[in-house]
Amino acid sequence: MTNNTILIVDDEAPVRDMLRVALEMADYRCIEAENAQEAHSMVIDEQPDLILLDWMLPDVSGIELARRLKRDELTSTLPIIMLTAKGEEDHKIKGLETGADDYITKPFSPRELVARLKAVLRRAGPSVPEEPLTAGELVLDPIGHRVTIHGQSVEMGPTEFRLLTFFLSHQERAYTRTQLLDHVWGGNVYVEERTVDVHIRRLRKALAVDGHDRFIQTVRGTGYRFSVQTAERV
Amino acid sequence: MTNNTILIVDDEAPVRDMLRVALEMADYRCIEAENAQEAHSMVIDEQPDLILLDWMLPDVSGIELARRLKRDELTSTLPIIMLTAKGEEDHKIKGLETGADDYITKPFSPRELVARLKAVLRRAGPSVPEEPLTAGELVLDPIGHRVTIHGQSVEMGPTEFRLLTFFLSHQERAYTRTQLLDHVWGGNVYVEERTVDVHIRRLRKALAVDGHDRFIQTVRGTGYRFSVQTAERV
DNA sequence: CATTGACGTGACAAATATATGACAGTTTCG
DNA sequence: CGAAACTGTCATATATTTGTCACGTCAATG
Repeated sequence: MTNNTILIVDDEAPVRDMLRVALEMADYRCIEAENAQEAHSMVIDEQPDLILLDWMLPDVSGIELARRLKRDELTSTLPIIMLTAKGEEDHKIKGLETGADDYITKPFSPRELVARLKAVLRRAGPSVPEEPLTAGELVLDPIGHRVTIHGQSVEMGPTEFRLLTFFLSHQERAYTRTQLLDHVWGGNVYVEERTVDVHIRRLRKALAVDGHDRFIQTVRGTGYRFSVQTAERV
Repeated sequence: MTNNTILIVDDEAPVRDMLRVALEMADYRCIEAENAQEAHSMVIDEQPDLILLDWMLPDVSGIELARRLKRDELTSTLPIIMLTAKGEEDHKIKGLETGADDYITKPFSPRELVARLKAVLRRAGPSVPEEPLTAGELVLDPIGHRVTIHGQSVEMGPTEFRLLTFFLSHQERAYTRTQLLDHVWGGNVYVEERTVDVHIRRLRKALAVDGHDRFIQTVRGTGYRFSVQTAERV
């Protein structure tokens, strides 16, 4: 399972569909946007691993979006593959100058698409973080696949481990159950929303110190948030 | 079986393919990277025995990568053979100055490649570590090909010995069954993944003290990890 | 303060993953 | 040539994980 999330940005629905089919066949998770504004908020929101960006967009041109993303420090490492119509060769130059990591000329074969995408993702470095993720006394070592609190090893199931990994790289931010299902379980599984509650509980239990968990907060009406609770409330 | 792992670093896929074919014919295991960043993480990740490094790379130049590897204590003994295009003779000087152990001018014959590679590997000394590998009371003496716990000799089969050798030099890190097959069995053998379980069991049995093994942990959903279990949980 | 919707919890059966013992084909070595 | 040791694979135990429920609790609201 690659488990990489690809953001498809194109204003034509049929094109998006084609891309999605090809990518899901290759086991990527897809999310879609049809204009630059929507795309931008999805980048912030969903943190995809790569963007497939059409040259022509209704509002801001694709190239402009690429430029903005590459300029912003938070998103500058996000790989971008530009899609461009056949014959517009000069776009290639401009696109690569702007910071696109690759470009693909329409029409293209699914195989070519996936091959280039793989190459770009590989070049971008491992999506599995090598550095330990931390939150206060909590440390998750991705290499050793191990979680410790105060150096004490903590046991949990694989799903809890993935959930915690996600939370640790997205702290201080509230997620709905649906978002968590998407990110931690993977987009296309059908699971009850309440299942998230149960896994949250299991994770809380695992992370509990003195019977109380200081890491996961319930956001009523919304979902959950991970953040280190520093001081006790009075 | 040489069982040596060679890391090929070149941005041109055809060149990599040619090298791989030549090397696999000579019974080396090959892994590939197409840029410096990828190469660096593969060095850490896969611990190859030698690097074939192209002079020209898209991101950091090959020479720069070589310099970094030679500077870092962990990787400074890793032999490097630089690949350089014909005629660029001054590269030879610079390359050898940087710490490359040999250089080969493109185009070259497969025979020449393998011959030089062998020479460099021989010069680099045995890939078998000379120093004993230890983990707590467990000591593996590579020279004497012997394992002891508390000075007590421990018997095990050749596969278990290789597995333990690998684990001892990669402690605290979780490996999938596939990775273990790659590293311990050698890349291109077809063996069932479950076979790993069986050898893990045999190794555990051999390392067991009082019927319990304190060295190998099962990482559910992933594989196994070697690490000395220090204290009991309450 | 009763109501209502949202969240927490323990239990469970089904699904998965891992451990184990046995076995047959090979290799090793005396 | 045999005996002993080693390997890879199974089939069969065991153990753990997972998604759902049903029911208890809690917080906000009028």
